[in-house]
Amino acid sequence: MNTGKLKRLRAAGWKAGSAGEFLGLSDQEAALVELKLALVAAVREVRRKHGLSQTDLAQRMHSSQSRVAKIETGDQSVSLDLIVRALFAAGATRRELQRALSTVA
Amino acid sequence: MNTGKLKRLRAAGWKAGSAGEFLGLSDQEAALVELKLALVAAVREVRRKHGLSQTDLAQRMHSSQSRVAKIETGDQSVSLDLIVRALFAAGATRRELQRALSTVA
DNA sequence: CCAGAATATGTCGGATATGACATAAAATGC
DNA sequence: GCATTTTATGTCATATCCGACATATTCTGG
Repeated sequence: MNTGKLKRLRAAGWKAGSAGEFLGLSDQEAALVELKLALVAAVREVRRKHGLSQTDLAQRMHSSQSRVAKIETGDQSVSLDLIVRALFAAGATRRELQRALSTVA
Repeated sequence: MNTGKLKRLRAAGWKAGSAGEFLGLSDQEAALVELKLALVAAVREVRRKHGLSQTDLAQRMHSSQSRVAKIETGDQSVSLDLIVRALFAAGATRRELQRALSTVA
């Protein structure tokens, strides 16, 4: 995912307007990162909306609580595939998916 | 991606109405597969619209022609991340991404 | 037809993502 | 305040994905 840099800067107190403002991220890479961040936020929203804990969601997607935590914190080791699977497993409707994407796409 | 089954059946002459009609694919898995198929189709469309060969696109995304071919043929070894990267590299606009998704989402 | 371009398929070693576990840190509510 | 639940972080062996290469197949114009 290569959000490592972004995450570190966030942790250091930066507030990024858009994820692509940092050196070393091409437009394409930046677009992908922003897409992921938007979906990651949606995962947490949808999960909570359905009253699920991370452990609950983990079971639904045959994964583990720690991985769900990594998904939601934007860990660099998390793929777009996994994010989308989490979204579906959390019970996101197609409309919710579209809505999440509309913030970035 | 686990489209292997789907692909084999397609090759064998089956015409799937929706990708999830096959046994062994949960709703969640089916949704992901359909999402990927929609985006994969968009990659080819956008690439051709911009007059790019697979080799051209491969260069743009620092990949190889064979991998682009695998993307567009829905090879099971291709991640959603790679599909989206291909889409951006092919020059897809955000609107085109949304449009591609609207067929499934 | 055929030559050249484009696309597809098979394979492989190295790179990255994964679930799982342990454990720490925060949040919750009583 | 404390016990319990929830969430975060670090690590690891394994699974999966990756670019690259070789080669086959299909497409296109002459």
